[in-house]
Amino acid sequence: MQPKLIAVVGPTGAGKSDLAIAIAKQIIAAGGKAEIVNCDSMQFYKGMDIGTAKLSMAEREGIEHHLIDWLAITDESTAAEYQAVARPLIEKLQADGVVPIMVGGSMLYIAAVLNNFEFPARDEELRAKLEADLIEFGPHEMHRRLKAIDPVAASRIIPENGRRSVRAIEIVTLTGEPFAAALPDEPEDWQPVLEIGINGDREDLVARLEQRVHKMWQQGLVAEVQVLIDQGIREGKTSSRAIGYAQALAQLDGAMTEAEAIADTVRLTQKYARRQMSWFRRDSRISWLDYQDADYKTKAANLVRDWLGI
RNA sequence: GGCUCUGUAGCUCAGUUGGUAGAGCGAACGACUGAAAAUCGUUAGGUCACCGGAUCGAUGCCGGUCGGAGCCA
Repeated sequence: MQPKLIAVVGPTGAGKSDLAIAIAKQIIAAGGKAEIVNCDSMQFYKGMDIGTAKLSMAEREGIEHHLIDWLAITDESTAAEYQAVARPLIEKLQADGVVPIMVGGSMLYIAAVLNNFEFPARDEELRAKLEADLIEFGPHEMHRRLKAIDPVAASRIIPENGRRSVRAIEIVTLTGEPFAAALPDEPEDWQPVLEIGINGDREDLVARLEQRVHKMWQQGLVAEVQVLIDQGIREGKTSSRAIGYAQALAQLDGAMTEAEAIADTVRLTQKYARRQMSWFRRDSRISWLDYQDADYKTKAANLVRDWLGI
């Protein structure tokens, strides 16, 4: 069996983790080896368990999971770093005859591995200066500056989106070259991949996500965050913004009531799922399955069987 | 029972000295190259509670009806 790459993607709460376990077990049952490579950017963090719906050891059913709990709460997480870590890991697994199953919903992180693109240069100091300018002068001013040095890039970035203008200025300043500022219509594959997407009716998913958030609070998300405060979650640039964690922090600070924190988390989670779909829809490689379809796991198994020739 | 306030987009509310209305959130869709669980954009929703009156013209003024809130009995 060739250890060809498999990826399981889709919006949050659609059942990616479960499906990945099922696929791994299928491969093992067929005499192969399979391990999971996490691509959920918040499951990278040690201590963030309840709010990221991280699978417990028991739920992993003995399947090896990589790139879970590999960052401290204060570490910054970036897609470029993930690319640099995940690709060699995947190649190593393949060299050992293990089928790597990438699982997660972090859009840019997935693209960073599956697609052929290099992240342009970065400079912490320059970035900090530009971000300060963005706060002081606003997005339109940053867009004007970008237009002065790279009109083409500026034309592809909406003036209101200060974040993107800042990054574009950083790149152009550092490289001295024009910046594409656009995703390619058809991405080139890093390597051949079977990309399986899971989704359900929007209405059903929205209801599921609401339930899941309530459950997170019942399971003690606030207590989990309380512990993370001592470990420095407030200083974590990435971790402190995680949906649910930011709200639990606000609740602990008295800035929100519990009901408000929960309602806000539900809203943001549902919105996040929408953004994920808006990203994944343009990826033509994805074979979509409906989690409401009673046979979806069988269909997934068939895709895997054909892909690996087992 | 009396007095006062109130009924505008799915929700919370602005507003119009009378010329048929807006915001935030939500929804649908989209963008996305080192914070992406981030950062943003577009669009669709309203016989302005109902009935009548005066007016060239009412969501706005007057009267009534039906809801809601508070205070006094």
